[in-house]
Amino acid sequence: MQRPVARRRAAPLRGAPSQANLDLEMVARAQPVIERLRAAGIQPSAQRVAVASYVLATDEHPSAERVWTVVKRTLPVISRATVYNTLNLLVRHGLLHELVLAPGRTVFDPKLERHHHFVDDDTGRIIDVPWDAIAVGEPRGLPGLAVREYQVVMRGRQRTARARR
Amino acid sequence: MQRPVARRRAAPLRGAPSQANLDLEMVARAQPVIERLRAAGIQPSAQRVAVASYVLATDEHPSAERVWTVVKRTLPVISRATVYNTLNLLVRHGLLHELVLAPGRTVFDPKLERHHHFVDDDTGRIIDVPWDAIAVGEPRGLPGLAVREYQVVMRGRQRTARARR
DNA sequence: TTCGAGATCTAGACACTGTCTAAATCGAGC
DNA sequence: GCTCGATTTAGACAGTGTCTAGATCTCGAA
Repeated sequence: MQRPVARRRAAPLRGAPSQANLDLEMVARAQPVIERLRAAGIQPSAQRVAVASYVLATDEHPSAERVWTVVKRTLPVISRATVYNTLNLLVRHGLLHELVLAPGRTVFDPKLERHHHFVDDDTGRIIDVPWDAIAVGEPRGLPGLAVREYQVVMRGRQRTARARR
Repeated sequence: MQRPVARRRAAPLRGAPSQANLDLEMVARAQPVIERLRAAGIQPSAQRVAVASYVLATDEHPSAERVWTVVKRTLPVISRATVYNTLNLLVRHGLLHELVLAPGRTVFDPKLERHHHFVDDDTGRIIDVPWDAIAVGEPRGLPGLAVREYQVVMRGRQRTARARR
């Protein structure tokens, strides 16, 4: 299969951006994200910056598939594997949390401050609950268990005016 | 009164010398399970009794696939769909809890008393933590959220001699 | 400038999990 | 025995996440 038009490849973002004249505003907006990636020891490629720009700033709790959809709007040729790889990379480097809510329903959360989660039984909607809203004693006295992190997961219903079943 | 447990027998399982003894033992053991199913309003078919006999008694936190494997030892022709359907049925009727630990890692827990969970980072092993081991204040004062159930999910490492990487 | 090494990205195949469907079978009541 | 509804079966299907081979990129060295 011939490719009539040259495919876009990873833009040169390592080191000084050599194509800075492409979109100065985008580069300027991306700058803090690039800093964060560098600070975390992640090489900031164009794809990674695009993914991180969305997923580290949203409060949507997006799924991987949703991230792919959104990021494609600004970087149309990014592949699914790259999105998954980048999300895993961000999780491994502690910039992102992964929440598994139900079978086949994994979601990402950039909020790094400690907080709890509430999951709506009907809609599956996730709501962040401030850490101070629930009094939880530090788990200790658990022989043989070194607790790295913990949180309260609540399930129930969100009492909105309409959502009733 | 007594229900034939394995009505249609297809193929003998390899290396099962005393299948008859196994069946007798199973029938005797199945009686309380049948009662529980009936009490929950579930029609106790042979397949359901076989699934429930294992999954309601284990402390293994098995996955659906694991349940299928184990149940097939006593009921060789049970289909995957039936196992999934039965597990969902048990969950819907409150005899079983579903835990989603990681993408593609859903597990079932027959322990109905309130308790918390600890997940080992390295091995994925799940450990039940008694309710009283952690002081958690009742979640309230959460505007618009009707909490049905909640628990603490801890992650970290189990300090055993072996769990090492 | 050219080259090569290593990092990154892509497309698609693959594996796994869970659901759905149509048809077969069961079992209770007539 | 017959019928009807519930249940089960096998396999197809759908969604999610990983893996692979090869292409492309960047950088530093020659």
